[in-house]
Amino acid sequence: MAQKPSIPKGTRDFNPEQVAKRTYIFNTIRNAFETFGFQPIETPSFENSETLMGKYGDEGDRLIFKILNSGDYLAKVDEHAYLQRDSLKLTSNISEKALRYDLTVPFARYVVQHQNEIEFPFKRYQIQPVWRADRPQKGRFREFYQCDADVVGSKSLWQEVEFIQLYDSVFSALKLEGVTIKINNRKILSGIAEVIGASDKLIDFTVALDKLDKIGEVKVKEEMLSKGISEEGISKLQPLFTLSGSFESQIASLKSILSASEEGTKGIEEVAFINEAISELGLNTATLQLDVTLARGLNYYTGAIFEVAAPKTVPMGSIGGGGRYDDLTGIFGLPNVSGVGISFGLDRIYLVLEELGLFPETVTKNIDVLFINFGEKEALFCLKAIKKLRSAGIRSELYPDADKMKKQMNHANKRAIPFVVLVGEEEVSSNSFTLKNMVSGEQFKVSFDGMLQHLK
RNA sequence: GUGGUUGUAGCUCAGUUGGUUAGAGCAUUGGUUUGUGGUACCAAGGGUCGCCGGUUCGAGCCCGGUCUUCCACCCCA
Repeated sequence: MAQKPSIPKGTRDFNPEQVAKRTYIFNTIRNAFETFGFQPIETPSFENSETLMGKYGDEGDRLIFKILNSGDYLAKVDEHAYLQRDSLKLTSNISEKALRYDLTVPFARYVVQHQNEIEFPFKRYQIQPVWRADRPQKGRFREFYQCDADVVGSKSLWQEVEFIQLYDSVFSALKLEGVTIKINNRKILSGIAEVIGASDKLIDFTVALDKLDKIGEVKVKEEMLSKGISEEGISKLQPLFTLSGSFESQIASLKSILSASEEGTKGIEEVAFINEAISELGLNTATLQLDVTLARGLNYYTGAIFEVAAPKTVPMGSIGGGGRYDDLTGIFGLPNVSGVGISFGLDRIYLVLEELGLFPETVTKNIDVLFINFGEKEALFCLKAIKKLRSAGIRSELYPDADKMKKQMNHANKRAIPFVVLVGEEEVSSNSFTLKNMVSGEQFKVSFDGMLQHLK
């Protein structure tokens, strides 16, 4: 037992069935991306540390996997930092590379680095694994796939409208109904902070507000107070806590709350514009919902913020997220390039589809027919037939050993192979095949053409 | 990173207040059946009880550490 090999926590092996199911999701998403006009790129699994560090906040830095320098990495460390056990300083000494934490920052780096080759607006998609040194939980892994689509070089709100349709399109294709696309706007949050006199505490304020549906109104207020937001300001928020009703009615009440804030009003107008367009265009299976408590990725989002919630029947964190970032490439030296994008969490979508039994039965690829092996002479006869079947597109194979029939039949059963072919001395001499249907148990002797007809 | 939780055969799990040689079902292998699978019956193989240490005459069981699982924080797909 002690010698039994294992894999690091938060990572997984995938068996053939799981790979087939994952491929099904990948293909569905990729198809939608391409239908919407996005082009694929790929970036390295690891980047220079300075590309990633400081882009996701302190919390994010902690969760980035650092790669130890090769060679005698201790030789070059700062003596003082080493003696002081200053991990932070030491890290930059002994590690110069880090595993990709998401796909957005590497994309921003890509855009800046290749700015002269790119035709803007640039619509790219990217499906690759990312790594986070997080503690695993259900639906949280340390290695998982993100499927991102982003547009850079356009400030048009039509992009936001397109992304909502893209979400709807993918989840409809996956037959996952009841998905909620939540939308908010950084400008609305800034506006609220402004109105309650807490502009300088925007992050603290939104982090607390974000927990509303989880810990409730009272605790949210407590947290805000403890972060130094005034009682008077919090009382101005009261209408926010009871905000409900249709998209339009929420917008109407927000308008009055935020009338004093120019930025907040701008945010409301944006959200209203998107909602009107979506109402006009319609969604197949998803629902668009305004959620002013939604506050993710504030380190770089500047406009729209998206988050996709799984159907309420499944306990699962968000299965997608995204937003607009007006100046992400600024940190890499290319200002004034606006971007907006969304991400699909493949691993979580998998868990949701599995739980709801939504994978089509056909996703698992299997062979169509197994030839039972009776011996050398028969095997060669079978392989000749198999060669012809394969060129006709029938997935077929010969059981490699002349084992007992029971064992070979069992093997066919275990693999749920629909047909077996039995060729013994008798069939060889009459140039025929005994084809057996493993589901019904029926079998009959046929010519090669007859067999081909049945298997097609 | 903080707090809690879990680990016994390939898989799912029993295992009494600490007491002989740690069990079951499923799976595997062989047989009843040498050209017919799924069903049934018979038999066999398979475990240093996650790992390291401690307490004890004696530990799967108690204690500490560690890894893993899941959960709540934090954060997030």
